[in-house]
Amino acid sequence: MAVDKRETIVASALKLFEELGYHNTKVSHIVKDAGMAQGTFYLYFKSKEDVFRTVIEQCLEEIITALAPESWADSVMDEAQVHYQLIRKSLEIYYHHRHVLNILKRHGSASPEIEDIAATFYKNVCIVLMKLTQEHFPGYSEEKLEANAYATIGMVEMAAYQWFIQKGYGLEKLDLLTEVILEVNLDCKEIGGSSV
Amino acid sequence: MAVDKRETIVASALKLFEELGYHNTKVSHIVKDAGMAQGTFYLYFKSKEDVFRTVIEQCLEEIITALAPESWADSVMDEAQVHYQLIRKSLEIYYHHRHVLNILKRHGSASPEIEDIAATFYKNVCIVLMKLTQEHFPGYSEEKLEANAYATIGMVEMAAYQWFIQKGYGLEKLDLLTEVILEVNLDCKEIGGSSV
Amino acid sequence: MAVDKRETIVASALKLFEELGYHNTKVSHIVKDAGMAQGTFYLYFKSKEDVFRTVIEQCLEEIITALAPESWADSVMDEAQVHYQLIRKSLEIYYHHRHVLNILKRHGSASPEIEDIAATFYKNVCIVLMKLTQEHFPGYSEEKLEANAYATIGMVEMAAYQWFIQKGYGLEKLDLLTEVILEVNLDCKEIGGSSV
Amino acid sequence: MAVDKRETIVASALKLFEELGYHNTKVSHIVKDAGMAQGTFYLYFKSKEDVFRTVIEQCLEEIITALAPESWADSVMDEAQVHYQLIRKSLEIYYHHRHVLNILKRHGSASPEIEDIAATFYKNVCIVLMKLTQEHFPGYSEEKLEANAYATIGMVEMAAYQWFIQKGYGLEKLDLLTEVILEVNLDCKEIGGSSV
DNA sequence: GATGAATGAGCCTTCATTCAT
DNA sequence: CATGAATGAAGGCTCATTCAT
Repeated sequence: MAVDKRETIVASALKLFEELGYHNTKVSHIVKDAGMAQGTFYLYFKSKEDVFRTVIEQCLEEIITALAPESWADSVMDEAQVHYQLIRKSLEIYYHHRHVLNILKRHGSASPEIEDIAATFYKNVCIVLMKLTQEHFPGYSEEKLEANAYATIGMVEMAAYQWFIQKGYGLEKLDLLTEVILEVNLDCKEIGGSSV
Repeated sequence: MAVDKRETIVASALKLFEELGYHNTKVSHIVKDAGMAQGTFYLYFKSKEDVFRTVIEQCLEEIITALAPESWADSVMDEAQVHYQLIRKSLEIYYHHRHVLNILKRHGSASPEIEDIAATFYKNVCIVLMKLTQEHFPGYSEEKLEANAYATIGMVEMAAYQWFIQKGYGLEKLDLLTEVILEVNLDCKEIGGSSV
Repeated sequence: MAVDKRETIVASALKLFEELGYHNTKVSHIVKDAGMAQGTFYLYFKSKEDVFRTVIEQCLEEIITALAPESWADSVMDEAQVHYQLIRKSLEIYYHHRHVLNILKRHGSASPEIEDIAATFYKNVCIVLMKLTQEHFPGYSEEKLEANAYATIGMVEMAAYQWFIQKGYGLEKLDLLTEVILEVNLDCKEIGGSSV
Repeated sequence: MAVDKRETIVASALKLFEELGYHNTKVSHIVKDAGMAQGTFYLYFKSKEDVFRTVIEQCLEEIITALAPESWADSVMDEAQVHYQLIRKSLEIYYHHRHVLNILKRHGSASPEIEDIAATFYKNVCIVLMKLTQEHFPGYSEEKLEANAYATIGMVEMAAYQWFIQKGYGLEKLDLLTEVILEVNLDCKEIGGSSV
């Protein structure tokens, strides 16, 4: 029953960071919510920034792992299926880690002290996506691959944020959301640069 | 030479908000950068939050106006062209207002005190996009239109952020970026939900 | 028509000192009420304290003069009449100068910077009263005369304050008030120290 | 030796409020006098106004209680004795609480933020006195009783202020002062309104 | 390990006063 | 004389962090 004190702090910190943001969450809030003395906090973390990093970074690593094709792709999938599954998987991951990802999106780059966290994370996700896309678009330049990857990240992130966080929906909308995202731009594929 | 003092404050504030974030930018930094006494700041703005709101909100209104189809769409354009131009125009706007949009993206929802600004902005952009999309997809539900709009916003924002802010590129990449964004997902249109 | 600017400042200052107190009245309030620029204030007064002193002290001198028996006593009055008239006159004076006396009572000793004003005033009033009482109580010690004088001052001041300021009554209550004050303690004259 | 820190703050605050007034007493003065860090102050009181209210209001309640006839009157006293004892008791109370009452008198209504304290106190004292006087003057109107009460309050307050505060006397003058106060007006009882 | 009182640097804001025009 | 923008010293209060118990 005696939950680890460190875990308690992490839980309270997460909750409050999400609710109030990094700067408006005070150490006093965290320890009050965690039901312990102010000093105890510093037995487990060396600063407020430390909890933030610890909590967020650990979660982000899990996400990167979960996003790697090894975790979900299958040799029998064709490329279209891979793409569909990628979006679906990404949304699912977002849902599962929605609290941390919400913090990351809203407060992650709010301060120079912590903005490297978000930067590193996005870069890593980008690398995963680039690798995946490269197999479909072998002729693409690095630059195009990267742009493509970031566009996908932005799309998934924003859609998931609005659905899972703002509207509070659960996974029951997962397929709907996946399809809508996949349909974005579909109707204009034939034109592209020619219309300028 | 005698630049308007208010302008000076705005310039310094913008620069510092972008660099340090809302919370880490102190009024003392702003006035130091602007080369004036601390008290002078309060002749032009009634608080730190006031500069932030004033500067950001005004810019966001301009953006909403610029984004409205009246400002750029043309009756002779077909739907594909409209879509292409929308993305292109959005990226262009992002570029022109990149400093404010960067602040919005990174620090806009970092505090309860100011998060309404970003929320309102995204909602307004969403409304513009939904109207536009509705003409192409008359059968779409409100929900799908909304999801589609947010996905587009996320895509444009993230791509523009990486290109114009992180990489520091200028408009020379505008067409490239537009095309890449339009091609996202293109290769999978034929599958959709059937592949689950 | 062009009222003297100095007078305008004095009028505004008086009004605001009474309403807000010395510390809560800002120079900016005064000039705004007086309809002039901030700098103009310093052409007529050298500081905020200076207006306060000027306004109050001048009025207090008038009061001392008005209170002197020469202004109201009459050789045909007997001692009882003198006493009655003294109270009545004091109340009347309080009424006429109620704004300044209100300021004096409420804010006059609120700061070391200005507390000498009130102290001097009360001392002067005390001297007037002591002289007057001495003729009735030739056997009284200095000490008793002084105590008596201060008791009278306190009585008149508090009663007048409650009536003219707090309740906002005018001179129609003058006689009633005078009588009540004179009756205070009346019923116990026969006992005094014997009852201890 | 380890005096309660809260007590220390109260002591310093009282001393400084009395000496410098509410506005001129800075929190930095208080903590310096109390020998602690600035932040410590806020562990015990939530603002400067809070110390003021806490300290003053508590004391004033004690005074109201001590002033109630139950605390000092006796069934065997005749009315004259009651009156004598009332004055005597009031002076005694003033002496015991002279620091707080001095603050109240001098600074109590110096600011809109705190003036309700003094107003409430005087009203309560007035009520106590009115009840007491009503038994002696059953025919008096409310208005007369009130005027009488306030006159008494003013008399006692001013006399006590001059004796115990300004002159720094102690209780050795208590009876003298009581008698002088009781004799005020004595010589004119026979005239009243008839002399106008 | 746990506590929580104590610290003190630092922030936002106010405002009396000055001075160039 | 008049102006009002500019100044900058302070003040109230917060909060991350420390440390004696």
